[in-house]
Amino acid sequence: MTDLIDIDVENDGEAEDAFLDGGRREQAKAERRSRIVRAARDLIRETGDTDLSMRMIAKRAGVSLTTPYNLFGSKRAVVLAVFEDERDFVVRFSRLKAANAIDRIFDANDLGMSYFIEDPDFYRTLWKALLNTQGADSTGLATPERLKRSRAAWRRLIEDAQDEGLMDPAVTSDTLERALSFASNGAMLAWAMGALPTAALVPTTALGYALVLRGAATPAGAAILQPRILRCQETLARG
Amino acid sequence: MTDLIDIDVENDGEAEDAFLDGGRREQAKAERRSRIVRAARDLIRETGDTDLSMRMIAKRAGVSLTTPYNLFGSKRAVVLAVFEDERDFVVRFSRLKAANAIDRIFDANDLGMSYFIEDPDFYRTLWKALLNTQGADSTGLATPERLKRSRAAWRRLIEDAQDEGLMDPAVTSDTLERALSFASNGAMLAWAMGALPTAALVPTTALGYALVLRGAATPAGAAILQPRILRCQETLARG
DNA sequence: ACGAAAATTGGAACGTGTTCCAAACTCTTG
DNA sequence: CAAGAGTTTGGAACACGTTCCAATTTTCGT
Repeated sequence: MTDLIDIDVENDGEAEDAFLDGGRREQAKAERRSRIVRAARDLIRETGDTDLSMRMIAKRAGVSLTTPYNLFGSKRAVVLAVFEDERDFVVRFSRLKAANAIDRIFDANDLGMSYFIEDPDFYRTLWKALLNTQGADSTGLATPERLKRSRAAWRRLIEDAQDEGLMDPAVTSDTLERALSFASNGAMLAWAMGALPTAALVPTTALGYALVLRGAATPAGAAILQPRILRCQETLARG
Repeated sequence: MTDLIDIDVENDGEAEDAFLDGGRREQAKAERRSRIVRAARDLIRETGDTDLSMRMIAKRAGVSLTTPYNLFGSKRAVVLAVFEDERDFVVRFSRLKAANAIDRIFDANDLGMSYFIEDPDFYRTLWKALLNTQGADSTGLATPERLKRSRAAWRRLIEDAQDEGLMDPAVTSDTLERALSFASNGAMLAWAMGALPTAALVPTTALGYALVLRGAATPAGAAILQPRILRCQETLARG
């Protein structure tokens, strides 16, 4: 269930070790971890926002209230674990086979957004819980390793577009990745807060991507992006 | 202190009525409201995140704990009131006198960001509190009226750029305003969560704006935006 | 197999946002 | 001025995230 196989990303050499070298103690701990994550996931799926309390999660997982704190540190960390457990995102990147690199970027966006589209209530709850950053250790919206991998994947897509002569190399892939990420997160934030309907999520993010990309595109790239911009704009105007 | 004079925006005809027609009862209520907002502001200024509890705010304001709930409804609403009380943002829009409409957009961004730059801790606390959207009535990051005014002001700046032949009118001012807002909010979110240093805030948002705008710019507009993109990129690379 | 180390456990406790309540107060209206 | 409506008040209460504690169980090294 949690067999996250990231083939196309360099392995850090730590992930699968934890499953093997740890003795019985480590193994039991891992099982408790997964039971807690599963309990939290099920609770969100069943009751949405309500009843997602640490006491409920602990009871459902069959552990004491203090155990999730020993294992994860905070409720936010548990929710983050649920989030990352459900999204084997990077994995499927390699399967994107659009004609050009720019279209592949939008395919990747569609892929990432498909999770939210298919299960809006679930992921909205997750996002809202993740935004609760009252503790001083607010790690952001993803684990550092996860974030690194995701960013690298996006950067590679952008660099492909540069190699294909669609994007101006004067604008760094790092710069563009950041800009795309911020545009996306801004839209996600609006969605999580209820200001953006689920149906508008894909067109909105795609429109943001298209505009940002076109801002650093070569004429060839701009020609690809222009119709997409207008199409997204129309879709949003109709909905 | 709260004399918010928005000259350049059509008056809704409700704002100042509240100050006059209400009798002594309304007046006392308004004074309690402002005492609560002021207490919350001072507490954030003095102690930052800590001790920003409703009980503290109430004590500081010299009112009962239940009064803020009667007057605002939730802690979030109180914080939102603090936020909007401090930012007489739209007011100064008319003073922007850059050469072309595009540069005026970036001036407006500088203006909006200047609040956060000058008092990062204060506004970071505010943002984090505003992101706490556990209640079902999460109104977003601004009051509806405020939001409407702000969006109208931005749209006008964009339309000016279109009138000056710098932006392609095929992309709606509404579309662009949305894209700019999302890009900005994404960066603000990262900043609020501590993932983006305060020094990077202006270059990052400006870079996002420049890319989005250039994505819908005419050749004339693109020529203005290109050096700005590179300049922001350099600034970020150095910092 | 035995002792030591590590973890979970149950329970209490703290401070939090929020709601409810009857009693007291204050302003408006007749 | 007096009845009345409209609010504030103090206090208790609830569920929550989180932390602390001593007691207990489970695993590891020898």
